[in-house]
Amino acid sequence: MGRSQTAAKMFFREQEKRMNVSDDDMDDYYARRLPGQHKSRNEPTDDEQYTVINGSDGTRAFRSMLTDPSNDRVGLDSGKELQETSTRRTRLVPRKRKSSPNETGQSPKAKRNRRAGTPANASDSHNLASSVIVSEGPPTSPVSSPVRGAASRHTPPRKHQTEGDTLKEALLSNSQSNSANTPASDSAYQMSLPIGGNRNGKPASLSKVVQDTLLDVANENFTNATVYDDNSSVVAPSSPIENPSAFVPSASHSSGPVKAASTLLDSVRDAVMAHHAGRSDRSAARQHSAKKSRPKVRKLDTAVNEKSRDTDQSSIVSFSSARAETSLVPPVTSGKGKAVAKASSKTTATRTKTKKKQLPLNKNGKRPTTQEYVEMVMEKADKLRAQVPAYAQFLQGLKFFYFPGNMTVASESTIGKMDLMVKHGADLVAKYDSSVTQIIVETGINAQERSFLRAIGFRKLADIPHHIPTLTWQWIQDPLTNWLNHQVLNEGRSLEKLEVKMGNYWDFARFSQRIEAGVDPNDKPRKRVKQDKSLAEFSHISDFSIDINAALDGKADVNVTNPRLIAPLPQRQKSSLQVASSSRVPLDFYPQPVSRTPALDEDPLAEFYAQAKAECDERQSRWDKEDDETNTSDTNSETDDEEPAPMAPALVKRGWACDSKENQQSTCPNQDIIGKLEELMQIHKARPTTDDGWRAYSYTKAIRTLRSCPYRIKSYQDAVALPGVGHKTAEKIEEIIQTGELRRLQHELSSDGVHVQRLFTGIYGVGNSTATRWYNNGARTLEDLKAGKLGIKLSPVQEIGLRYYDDINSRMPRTEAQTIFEHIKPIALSIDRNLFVEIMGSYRRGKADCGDIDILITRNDADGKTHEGVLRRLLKRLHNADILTEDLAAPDEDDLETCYRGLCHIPGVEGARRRRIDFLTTTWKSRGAALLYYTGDDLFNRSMRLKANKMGYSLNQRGLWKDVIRNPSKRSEKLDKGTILASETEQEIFKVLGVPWQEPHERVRNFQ
DNA sequence: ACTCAGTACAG
DNA sequence: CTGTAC
DNA sequence: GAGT
Ligand SMILES: O=c1ccn([C@H]2C[C@H](O)[C@@H](COP(=O)(O)OP(=O)(O)OP(=O)(O)O)O2)c(=O)[nH]1
Ligand SMILES: [Mg+2]
Repeated sequence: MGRSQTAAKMFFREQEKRMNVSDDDMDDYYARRLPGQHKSRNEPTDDEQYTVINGSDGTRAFRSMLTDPSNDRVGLDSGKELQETSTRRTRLVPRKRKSSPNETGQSPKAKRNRRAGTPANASDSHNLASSVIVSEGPPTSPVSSPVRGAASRHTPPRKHQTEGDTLKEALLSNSQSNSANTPASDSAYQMSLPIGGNRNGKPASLSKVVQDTLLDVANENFTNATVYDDNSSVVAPSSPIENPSAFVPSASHSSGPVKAASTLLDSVRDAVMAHHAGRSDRSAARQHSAKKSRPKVRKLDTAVNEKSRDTDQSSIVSFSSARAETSLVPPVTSGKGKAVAKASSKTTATRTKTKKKQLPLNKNGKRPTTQEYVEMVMEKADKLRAQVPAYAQFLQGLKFFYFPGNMTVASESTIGKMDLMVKHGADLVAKYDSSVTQIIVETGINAQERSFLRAIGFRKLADIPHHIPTLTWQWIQDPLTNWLNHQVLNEGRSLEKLEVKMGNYWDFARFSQRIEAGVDPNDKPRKRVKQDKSLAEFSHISDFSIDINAALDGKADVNVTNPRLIAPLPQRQKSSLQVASSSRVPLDFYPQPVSRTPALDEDPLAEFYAQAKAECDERQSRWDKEDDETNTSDTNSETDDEEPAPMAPALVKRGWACDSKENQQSTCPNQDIIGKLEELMQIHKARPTTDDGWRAYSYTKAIRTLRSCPYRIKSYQDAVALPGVGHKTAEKIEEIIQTGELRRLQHELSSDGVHVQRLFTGIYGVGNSTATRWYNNGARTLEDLKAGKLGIKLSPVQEIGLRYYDDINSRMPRTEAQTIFEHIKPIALSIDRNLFVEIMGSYRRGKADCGDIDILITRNDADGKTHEGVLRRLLKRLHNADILTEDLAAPDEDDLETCYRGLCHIPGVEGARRRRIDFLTTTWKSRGAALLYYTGDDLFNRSMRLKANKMGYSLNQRGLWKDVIRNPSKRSEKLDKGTILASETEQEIFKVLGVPWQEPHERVRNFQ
């Protein structure tokens, strides 16, 4: 034991060493660049440079925080307040990261590192491991996450098996102390455990030392102060519905339009793809070279090798999709490219760009001229149009003369574009005549006016009839892109009504001299409307209900312009009962999604039962038939142990949370119990061990079923009957029922450990491990941390986290998220108008308040272009625009799949709070999976992923995979990345997993 | 006794 | 690799 | 901590 503690301390020390940077250095560092920012060369290509990072402004802010009386909440007291009212949600995640106790787990690299830097581990820990560590199964390395509770998602400590257990041992066992390694005295050291001390079974018994301390601490009003407790009435944010018109009653799930849509996608891809065929090679190559350092497994994932989708029927389509594949990623040889996978990612994708696809030929067996092809395409117009849903034929009735630049032979791109125009309803003419409604000129053409004029038979531009505008290809491309991007978000419902707006002629005029051609004089552009109106109008949420409760709870500040001026609302007594109630208010116009409701009225419990079934994780139920239907009653056949649905189905402890929507009932008769359990959950989650993390996870599940339980739990019996509630929890529930209290809870809360832990982990970048360590070092307040005493050093990120403690720990009204996003989106589109840029996360789920802004960026790569490098440029511009203020973590290389985390605020507004913001970029191919992931919520994701696993698949942000083989001793390592089953749309993924389709707002599994 | 999601970035 | 975060 |  002693050894293990020593090891743990050494570990800590090592960590400190690593973070040991002088304050001066730190300042300097900050002045120059934010943490994680631009560690690498910036491409010179980018115009704007931002220099200001957090310079003077940040400094000022920091000072003011120190002096501003309103910010005196740094101490313990204030910390308490912060924690309780500001709701910083944390995810509950038991982290289990065991690193192999035995040799197998240790990677060569790991060994190397250890040898170099950390003395404590390699051999030493090895021994420790074998002696101290309880067998915990094969070592694995990934982290598993428990739960992110309603109000909080935690991150339980991951266990590092080698050190982990010893660490745990050291941290938690109050019994043995020893070597004074850390600055903290033994007693202080031991104190840490007040929070946790638990671990195998003897949770309650805190060491004497601890108990003594407890006495010193006034444990006053720390009642059930969870996130929820507070009050404050705030007006609900304005209607969340950005674009009602986008909604149409839909046939959920596998509806026709969806399929059609994908067909369209393909067609577009094809078309445009062809055009840039040449370029694809280059970009692929570049992409390739871009990834050199640090091999990432994930790259492999991107090498999607899926067979063309069944929707790809036409030859053209299939051609193009093949093209699309190669354009982006080195093709991984078909099927299962086991070992090949790795190798292939490395081999330069040697696609002979000469992958001759068969281009259509004319009667003479030669490639057709542009004119010939026009005729050909018009002949098969009906066929082409059949591939696209009628509502997507937005070019219908238009008659174009298309000038690709080269009339002698129809290039791939020309063919693609012509097909595209025709598919979407346009008529093409081989030869210009005055009956055409528009003349479309290839965007990139430098063509001399001369050749253009020759093609249409005029001598000068002025001779072209004034009513016929000459527009760039972009005029077609833009609305198409918008429509496609819109599909991404709205695949789940039908879009017949979606109106595609073509841009004004003015904006797309090919020849400036003719800019007014075809323009209605009354309709001149007075004010150039920022393009992309259409997209902006789409709803980001599919929602018809919003979460008002949160706003009412005062969890979000309301005054956007100057939130700080809002006086704290009086502690209006708000019963927790209210809080528990549904936080969503249905908005009328949205068609109630099929199922549920009808039969429900009859048996009020039906819903609960159904849900209960889904609460726990278990295997397959049968949602296979897509025509879904009620998810409530359901005759759960499959499960062997269940007989044909009796009237009152027994609670079955199995099912997937992702399978059924949460029952958001408004009254919960068990609120008192829930409140206590939540506290308990929070406590566990705040402890640094994995076990506690899982315990918290477990509590979360129990709480979830309790929440949805429509009747009052009156006894132990009632309790154990609930799924997710076992013997121990039931006992606790019983105590609560009988005494109204929970001794265990009171005991825990009487220590300052829990509170300090919460205070510290409230700092962005500080987790349980660090918080515990600091506590052990003697720190108790944020001032202690700022002072840098006790040997505590903050990382750059933590420094920022501390500086903006309040801001980061408060949630913003969704309107503010929207406002900020509206500043950002146009900037992104100005970099590339074809980008797909939308807000995800809680915003898309329709929450009334958002903890941060999550933005997903991708781009249709059908034209051979990608969003590579876009994020970096965007970040620069956002910094220059004073929207981004600090970076917390930035991708180190330009890539298609990157993550960025930072802070932002509404520019130009005095007192605007800093808000957390995340950007995620992903490949076009993975957009569906990315959407699913980023929309969450996290518990929903985990549930779906778990289900995928049980079905033998693996789900991640890039797609749904099968045949993924992981290294048993190191779960994060994939021996075979598997093959992809679905990734382009959320629907596909739901379908394959047999999960009934759910709109974003329905994917809430956390406490709402 | 085993599982509990799967990943990215910083250091 | 661990810690922290999404 | 719960479920298998
Ligand atoms: O542990 C996690 C955390 C997050 N996510 C996904 C789901 C989540 O919806 C999304 C964005 O994360 P974020 O932390 O922003 O959560 P949120 O759902 O947007 O809530 P909040 O309002 O607190 O931002 O990332 C996960 O899959 N696992
Ligand atoms: Mg979010």
